[in-house]
Amino acid sequence: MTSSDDGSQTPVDPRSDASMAPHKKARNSSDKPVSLKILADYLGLCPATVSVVLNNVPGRSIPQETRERVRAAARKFNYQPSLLARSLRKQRTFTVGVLVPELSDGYHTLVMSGIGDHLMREGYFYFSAHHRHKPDMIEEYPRLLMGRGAEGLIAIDTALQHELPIPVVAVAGHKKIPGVTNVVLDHKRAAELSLRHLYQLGHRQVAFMRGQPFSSDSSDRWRSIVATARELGLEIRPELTIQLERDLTSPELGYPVVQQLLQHRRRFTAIVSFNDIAAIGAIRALQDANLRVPEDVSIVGFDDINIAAYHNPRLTTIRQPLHDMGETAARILLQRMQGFKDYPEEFAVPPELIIRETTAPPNGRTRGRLGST
Amino acid sequence: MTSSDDGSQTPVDPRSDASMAPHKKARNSSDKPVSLKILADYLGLCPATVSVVLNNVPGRSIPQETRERVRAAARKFNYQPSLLARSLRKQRTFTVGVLVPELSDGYHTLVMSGIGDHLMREGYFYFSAHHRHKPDMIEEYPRLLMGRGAEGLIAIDTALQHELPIPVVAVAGHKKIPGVTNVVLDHKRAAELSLRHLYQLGHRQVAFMRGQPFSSDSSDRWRSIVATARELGLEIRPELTIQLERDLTSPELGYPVVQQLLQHRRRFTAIVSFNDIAAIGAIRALQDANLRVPEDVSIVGFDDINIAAYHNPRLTTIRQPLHDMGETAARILLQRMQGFKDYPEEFAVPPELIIRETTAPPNGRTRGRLGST
DNA sequence: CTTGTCTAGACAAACGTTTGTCTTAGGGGT
DNA sequence: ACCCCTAAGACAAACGTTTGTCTAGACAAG
Repeated sequence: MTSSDDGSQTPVDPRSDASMAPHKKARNSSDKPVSLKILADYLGLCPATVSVVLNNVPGRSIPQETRERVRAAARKFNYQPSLLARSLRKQRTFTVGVLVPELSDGYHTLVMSGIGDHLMREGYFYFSAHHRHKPDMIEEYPRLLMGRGAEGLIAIDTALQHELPIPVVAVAGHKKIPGVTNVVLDHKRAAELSLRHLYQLGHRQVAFMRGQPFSSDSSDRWRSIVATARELGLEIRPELTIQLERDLTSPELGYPVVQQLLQHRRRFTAIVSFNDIAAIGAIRALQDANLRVPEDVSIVGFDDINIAAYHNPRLTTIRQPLHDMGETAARILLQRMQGFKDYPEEFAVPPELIIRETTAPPNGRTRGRLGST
Repeated sequence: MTSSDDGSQTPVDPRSDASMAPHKKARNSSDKPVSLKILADYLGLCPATVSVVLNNVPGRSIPQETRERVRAAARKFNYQPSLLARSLRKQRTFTVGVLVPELSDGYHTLVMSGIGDHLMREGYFYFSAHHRHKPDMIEEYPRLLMGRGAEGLIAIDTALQHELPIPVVAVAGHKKIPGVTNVVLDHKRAAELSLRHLYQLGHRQVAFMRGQPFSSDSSDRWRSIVATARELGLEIRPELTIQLERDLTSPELGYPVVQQLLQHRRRFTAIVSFNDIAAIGAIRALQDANLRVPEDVSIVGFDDINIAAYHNPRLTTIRQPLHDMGETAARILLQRMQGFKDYPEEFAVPPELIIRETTAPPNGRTRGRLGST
């Protein structure tokens, strides 16, 4: 038991040296971080007192001199309280979980950056977990995250199945679940913006692209499109409706479906794409079939991702304020975690039409370039 | 202990009901998760025994019947051990921290998805923190993450300043720091691939784009380009060297610098871009100046991001195996965390040349389209 | 009957905090 | 000299686990 200390029962030095090894920056000899107890021993105080000082607990009488001493020691040993222990004791972790289908997709990550911004600003940390739409993981991760102390959950584009015992905010969630606040785009408004734009340009034969079934936005967005088309008197033809299926995050997503569409030889002058990525693939498919965008076919994207403005031709699209939606989700979640009961069940954010180069009046008026029927 | 309950003065039922309210899914009346102690009281055992059973601790003699009973109860009450408490006790958190400049950038998130894949597969969770290259955050976050129990750190494109008391793996870190393993692209090989490709096509007047100073890859990549150019006998002219400055993740990054380059009216037939995003902006700048890609100017990108293959024209580029690099980083980190001492200081992964549509032989041979001098 | 061995499980300490209560000593008022 | 008050800090319990040691009883061997 002797060795480096040997000071028998005396507390004296916290982990020995730290002054013996001035060349080693601030690392105490044993690599374990210095704890309250060690600090207290060093100061000849008890851990509780040190805690009280360091946390500025009100209503405790500790003379100024002692406070200084304690703080000096904390600095000297680079004391970092263990959030683990504190969390256990206070039953507060300042941690939330973020559930996301895919980490490398532009849509999800923009939302996440909004979430991250707000959470870090408020002193929270978060675990993120990605599930690639696998149902068992969607089922399992919330439990694991709760086991790790998550006090709330944000689910991005994730089909949660049931209520959870902690507050949950869903971004682009389609299902109504008790206890889950949905932050969604105002899809009705989005549909109005894109369809009206095309309609006013003169388009009457419009092809529509439906999102993948597992994507939470798909059905809501489709419903809005159908409703808006009806209002405008725009026909939605089954032969001009294409359905995305694959779980892709590259433009390849939109390529084959538009190829198929072209094989029908059914006349159309515009496409409403499910998102920008698919729109880029769609444009490529059109160009490969010797059709010009927008002269022969107009196309409206969705999301306004980074490269939308720099694609060639520049993408006309519906902008989703993804970053804002993330921030909003985080804000609502934190409010709910602080016990705020009167939260909305749904929170809709407004989209914006960004007109660029992929939409133009249809050439059909002057010359029919496409379609036999 | 008599029947299922009613055992005299006793603990009896864990949190009251749970059978009294069969309509409430598996939530015990008080919303707090059920703990070992509660379970033990219910079973008439002590918490330690329950723990032993649930963790299958070897070398303990517990009759099979009791084990069944315990496991049944755990299932019944949907017992979820508190990772917090367990971590505190075992001094193991199975948590790492990931430091990243930006959450919504394609480069970073591809690496993160590799990291996430590996970590989740191995049963680890991670905190991510983004710092937008702010030095004080880069300084502060590692401490906070350690306070939260991170056993290791992965830093993506982040300029760490000093050694840390836990294992660290850097992806695209440029600095050599003791205790930090660097996972980097083989930049020399990358430079050879792109320059040789252009050289073999016949390009001799090549413009080069240097990365932002805060981007970890910038200096290494530049050094390799300089060395390779010398080997090939390719001249690097200062007037044909442009420097990225802005902290952008959109193609706007590359637009103004190429505009400037064009103002010099110095003849060049190809551009080596710092990355794909900047290349897309560069192409736009060239096209806006009535130059065709690749007929008038060839361009080689870097990274091979998602849209590279779908841009118009399709981008010739150097592919970085970003996902793999993330996985590799996570793998090395976990090894080091398990006490593996003999880790490499640097781990280089090979790039790949992807030839698409933005490179072609220079027209200069037949007709000089650009440049006065 | 004594002794020993084994089984089933209890007990207690520990991880690093926080927080309510308790103790001690000194000081002031009468 | 007595009482009371206050300041300064100690003490202990608690958060939910894990793990080394200990005990009570059962059983078998001598």
